[in-house]
Amino acid sequence: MHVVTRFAPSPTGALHLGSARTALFNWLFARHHHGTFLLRIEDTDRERSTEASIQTIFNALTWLNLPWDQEVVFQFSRAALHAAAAHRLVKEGKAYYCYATPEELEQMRAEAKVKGLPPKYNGLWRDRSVDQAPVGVAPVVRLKMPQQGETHVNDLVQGPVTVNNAQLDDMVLLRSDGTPTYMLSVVVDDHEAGVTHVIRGDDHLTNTFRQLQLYTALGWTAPQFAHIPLIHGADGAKLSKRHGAVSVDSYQALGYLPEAMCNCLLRLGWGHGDDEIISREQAIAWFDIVHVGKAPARFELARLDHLNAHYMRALPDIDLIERLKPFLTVPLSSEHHQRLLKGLPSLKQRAKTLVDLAKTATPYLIEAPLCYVPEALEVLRLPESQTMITAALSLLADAPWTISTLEAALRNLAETNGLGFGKLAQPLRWALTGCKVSPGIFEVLEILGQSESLARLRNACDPESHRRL
RNA sequence: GUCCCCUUCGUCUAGAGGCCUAGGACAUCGCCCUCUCACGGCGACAACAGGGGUUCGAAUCCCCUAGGGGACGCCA
Repeated sequence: MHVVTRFAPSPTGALHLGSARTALFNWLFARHHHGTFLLRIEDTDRERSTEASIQTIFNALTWLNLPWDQEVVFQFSRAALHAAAAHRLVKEGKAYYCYATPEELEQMRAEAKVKGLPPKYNGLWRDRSVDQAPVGVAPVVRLKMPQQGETHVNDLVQGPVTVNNAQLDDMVLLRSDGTPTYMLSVVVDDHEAGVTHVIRGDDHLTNTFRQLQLYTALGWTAPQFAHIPLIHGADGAKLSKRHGAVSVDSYQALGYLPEAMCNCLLRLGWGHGDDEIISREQAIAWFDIVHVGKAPARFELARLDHLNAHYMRALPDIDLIERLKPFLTVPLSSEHHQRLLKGLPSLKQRAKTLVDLAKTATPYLIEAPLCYVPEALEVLRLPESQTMITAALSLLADAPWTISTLEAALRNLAETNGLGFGKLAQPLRWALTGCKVSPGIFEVLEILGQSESLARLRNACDPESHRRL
């Protein structure tokens, strides 16, 4: 069988992490089976769908490197087809016009609830003749759900699930303005596209029973379903905006790598033995629905941080610089590019994100005089700091500029002053980088070069003069 | 309220009746390395929700309870 999966987001906002994982699973499943992965934009809600959201979804999928096969389908463009399917059902007596008003609907739901019944439409117009239709009321089209029996789904993740048909109500297929609802559109579109596996969030499980009835009414074979558990926030509730950043593009802006994001998402609810770092190739080779867990997983930023740190370190330095560029706040001259390239191996040991990296790389990307922060000034002002910096300055003025000679000279300086090396290194670090932490001090000196290093040390001897810079 | 689903360390998970004294990873804590911060190395802490069955044997199968989640729209 040729596998066809699809990702069908509604363009009503940025791409949510949960949706991204759904997309990833669909993509991996299709690739694993050498199948097809389709993208369909479910824009039938004309009020809430926006062009900006559509673009964010495209961007996010592109960034995550989840290319779709074939042309994107915009669901609303197929509305006429959907409506035709609904009208066919009306003609066949499987669906009917309903003239109930919003007030009536609200009332019947309230009544059902009071009686301990599921709050659903009570079938008011199911068997009523159209002759009785009130004038001036545009009807909706509802599906005649079976009122007896059960509906079964053999879900690839959830296993066999059964619901009593009494729980199902006659759902709306066509709104009173004639536009199709989601329930109708998905079924028609999935069928037309030949989708074989619907992999989607758990929150759709109960919709599946309704959709299954629609497949039956239309005389079509339903695809296989796999309802993957939702992603939860730290508090165990469905991940939502109140949990902070929940959209793919916000993580992109926070300086995470798409490789890390995908790896993180993949391991949320799916596992392959003890493997944690999983390449795209391995993911394609290993992914299966069988190992998707049934319990919702909580998203923890610490895991993403860890994975991101890993993928940043694994990236070749020249590639990493390219990824870093959008995060740099200063232009990258060719001289600075050289410094960055030299400094990257140790800089990337101390960064979790591209934002971190951009920040710690900054001392290499600027020229003396530095603008010292108050904490730096505090240290640099100390008499002992001034003494050591001055001593280092004269010592280094005409020293050969290699790591080994710099190290020998500076260690010697500390020793002859009867100081632990840290007492010398720390003021130098502040002076040279303006920061409390940095790569090893000899490396910093070496990368900055002699004239720049000496310039910074000279400026540090009179740090106050640069406060306003 | 009604229906559906879920439950292994703090978190993500491994686990398909004996391989489990429950494994790995992240986080946390300690030690080592050390010029700071990291990286790295070594180690520690830490879980089968509870109760009943079935079985020679249960994290694994069944039932109940508790807790959590999801769905109940002319949203998707």
